[in-house]
Amino acid sequence: MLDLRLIREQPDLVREALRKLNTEAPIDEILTLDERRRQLVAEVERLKAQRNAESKRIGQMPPGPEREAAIAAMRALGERIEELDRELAAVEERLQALLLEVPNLPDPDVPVGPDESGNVIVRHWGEPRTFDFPVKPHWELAEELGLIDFERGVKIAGSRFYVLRGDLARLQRALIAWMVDLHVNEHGYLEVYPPFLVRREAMIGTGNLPKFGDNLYHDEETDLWLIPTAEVPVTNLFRDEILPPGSLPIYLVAATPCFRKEKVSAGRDVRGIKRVHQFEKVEMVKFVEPEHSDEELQRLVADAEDVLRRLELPYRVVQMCTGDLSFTAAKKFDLEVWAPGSQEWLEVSSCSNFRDFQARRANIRFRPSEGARPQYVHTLNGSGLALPRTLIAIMENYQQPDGSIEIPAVLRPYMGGQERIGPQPAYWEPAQARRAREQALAGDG
RNA sequence: GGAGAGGUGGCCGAGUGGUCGAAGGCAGCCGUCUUGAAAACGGCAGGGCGAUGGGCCCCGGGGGCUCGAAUCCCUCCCUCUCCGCCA
Repeated sequence: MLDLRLIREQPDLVREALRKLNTEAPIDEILTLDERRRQLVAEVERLKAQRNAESKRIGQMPPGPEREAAIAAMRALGERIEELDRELAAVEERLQALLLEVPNLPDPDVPVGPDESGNVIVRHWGEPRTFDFPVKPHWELAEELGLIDFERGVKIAGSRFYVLRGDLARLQRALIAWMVDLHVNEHGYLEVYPPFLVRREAMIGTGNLPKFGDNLYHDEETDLWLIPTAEVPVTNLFRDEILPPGSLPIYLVAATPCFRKEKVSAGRDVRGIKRVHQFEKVEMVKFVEPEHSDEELQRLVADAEDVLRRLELPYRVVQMCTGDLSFTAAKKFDLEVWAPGSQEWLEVSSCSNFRDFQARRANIRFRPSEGARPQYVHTLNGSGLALPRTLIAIMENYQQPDGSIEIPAVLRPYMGGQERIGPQPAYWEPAQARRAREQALAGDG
């Protein structure tokens, strides 16, 4: 949410910023409502002051006709106040609803562009691997090695659902554990395990509602919403709180499933697990003092990059231009990893500075020093990383001539020392093998 | 899910429809005293809005009755106790 004062005092600056975002917002109606609201507040407060004083006086009067007359006179005033209060409430409700639909303003140094074509590649890291055999996309590798059961995923839950099998399911688990450990041990984050279902207010706090409800799964009966990212519950940890002096910065990391309807992109990226309704993600969230959010964003990007470097996956850092910024971000960098099989750059991380936009919505403040007035914090978050696309990148970059997949060195300790992923057993094989073992033992004894 | 009890300032805890933004205690800050500290004594001390013009709003959230609500009514949320169920 933008500062209403900013819209009031510098409407042209706001209009210009919205134009850069290639979007529109009802600034004129907001200004009109704000003007009316302030008139009403002044009037109603004046009348209430009058009522308070008079009521106090009535309280001290002895019973009698004089007192009755005073009460009768106040009844009329009360009705007038109620009338004005009703109008004020209506104006404020409308104003609030409009404000919740105005996007954040881009930082002045964000490149201006109409859409993703205006994004700027900031830097590259690593050389794309060369292969002396035909490279395969991950869905072929997965099919051949039995790593993903697409058909049964669809049978259970519908399109864009999948089942990871055997060593790939384990690799995902290893990646999550390793990534969280990395952020905790090397980058200074505290691990948290939040709810995956949240109230409406939490979704409003992070900016997912009211505008983007059509991408969220929702339970009508309880009015709970499935999180599309850990950003939602983790950012809302401190909703309606004033953090005491000295408590910032706060760095949190959480591994959670994410649920997205992805209705907007029906038909796109249907092969493999690039775009799915349910996926795991390790998410970093920061609460910082406003003066430090610029440098904190750079460090956040570096923390996410560190994951890819240690996995030895070539990637590039892309800065979003104004036309491709999300609703809530003032500045955003994506990390895109090269997938040689799919022949495309995959977005595995998105790191944003929201400045006070979310803090204002969620009412998250801090006290700079003892006795000082509370201020809004700045919030930031970044993926570190999203799992399906990281799995894709590993499968495609680490594929071998024989069709197997090498396990990145840093993950081997999390895979019991295993170095390679080969063909996976059928669903029934492990149990049959165990039964055979047991029968052999029984026969020996 | 059923029955009951509650939600008051950083914490604990009073509070009869008017003199209550709220006693008292603890913690906190400043001062006096002291070589210093403790103790004692004195003082300060919640959040928000706002055209800084007084003022207005906030006793879990919202609504209502009333001239007037922390106090009465409705509703939602939350906590606790007992029963049931459950990993």
